[in-house]
Amino acid sequence: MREAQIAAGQQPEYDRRYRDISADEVARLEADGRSYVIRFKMPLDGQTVVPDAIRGDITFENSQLTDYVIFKSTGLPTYHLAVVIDDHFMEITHITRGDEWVNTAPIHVKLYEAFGWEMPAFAHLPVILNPSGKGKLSKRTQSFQDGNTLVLVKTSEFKENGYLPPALINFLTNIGWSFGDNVEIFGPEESMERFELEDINPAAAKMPYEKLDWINNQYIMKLTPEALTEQIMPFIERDNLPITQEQIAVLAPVVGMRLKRLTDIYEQVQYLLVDETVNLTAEQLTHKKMGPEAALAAFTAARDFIADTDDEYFNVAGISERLRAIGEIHTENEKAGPFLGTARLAITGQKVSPPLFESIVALGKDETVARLNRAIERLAG
RNA sequence: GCCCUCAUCGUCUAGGGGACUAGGACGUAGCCCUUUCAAGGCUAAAACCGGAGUUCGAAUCUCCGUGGGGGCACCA
Repeated sequence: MREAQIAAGQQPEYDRRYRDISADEVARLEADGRSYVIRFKMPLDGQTVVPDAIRGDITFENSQLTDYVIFKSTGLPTYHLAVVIDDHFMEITHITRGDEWVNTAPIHVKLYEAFGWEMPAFAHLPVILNPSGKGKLSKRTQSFQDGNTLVLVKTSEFKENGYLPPALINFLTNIGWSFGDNVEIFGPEESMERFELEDINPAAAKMPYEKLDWINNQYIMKLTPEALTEQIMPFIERDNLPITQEQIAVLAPVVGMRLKRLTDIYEQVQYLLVDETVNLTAEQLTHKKMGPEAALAAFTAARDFIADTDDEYFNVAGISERLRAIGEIHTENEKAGPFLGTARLAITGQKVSPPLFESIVALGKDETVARLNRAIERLAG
């Protein structure tokens, strides 16, 4: 029948041919050993109203509905029959499900009526759309590339990519619902106090991934240095980076605000992994406020200081004080800035790095001295 | 094709007849701060899909259109 309808250019649809079949005929067909399904007689006219907590009443013309199968030919019930029974006996009060279920709601409503059971409240939630492409974002898919951005889908993927669970929860709660009072950062307890189903925005939304980065950074910044170190280490270990917990602990107080994701720690510790100072030229180690001779003197002073510092004084405060002083002495304008800039380059090999003094402590005395010596050689030669 | 549904800055949203010169956030741009990059502070550009109604008055209500999403299984 289905094939005949398609062949005839019609929409395949059950024609209700057995809707009012007589008991005799049923017996006759059964005797023939024909397989069969059992359908639910839906009303032929009138309307079925699905009360929805988010959208209000959704009205369907019964003439548009069909007689749904409630028992398959295997004798097993279909989902439609099963949920209604299951939800009823589980004393479900609210059915919240995706938008894609609205069209099946009328059969459920009619089944509740047929059973004479109290209907739970329905709430059809908006779906989440693909970031830039078309269609909805399926929960069953995995992360995929969309243009040049990686679209994460599963919670495990968010975790693997350095997002904190509370940040993800905050982010998700903020889609389709808003906390109010222009507040964007909030926890589950606070939002639960305010949450009402009817406040949900019925429109489908795309995930604003850039905003997730911002939220995640907000949560990372709220972490104590110890907690941040603890969150970062698993990633260091996962990727077998030759970096110690002590090193991360030194950087933790100053890198939090630089991390959108925990995995951004990689670029912060780059200078520990590869020594890019080998490519530096003498010119890069000078500054218009600090010529070659001054630079040489400054780097030499810095090297001597670092090399002579007892381990117990090899710390951020001590290094900061001394290096600033050295910078001020050897710069035309008596500001530490120019020297600290070149020192960053000489020590990390990068123009951009975590704050210098912390970077030095994390690098360690020996390596710092070695890199400074290289700079001195460049400037001298 | 038929049915259901949705529609405010680029994005997530606030707003539900006069409080709208349409608010916030992300992102973007500029400035300040600053040893770099960030973070932080300040400022800026940026939206009511279109058309008819209803009304003294519409982003808000109604209808039509357009566009988006979903559905039309013996799957859930």
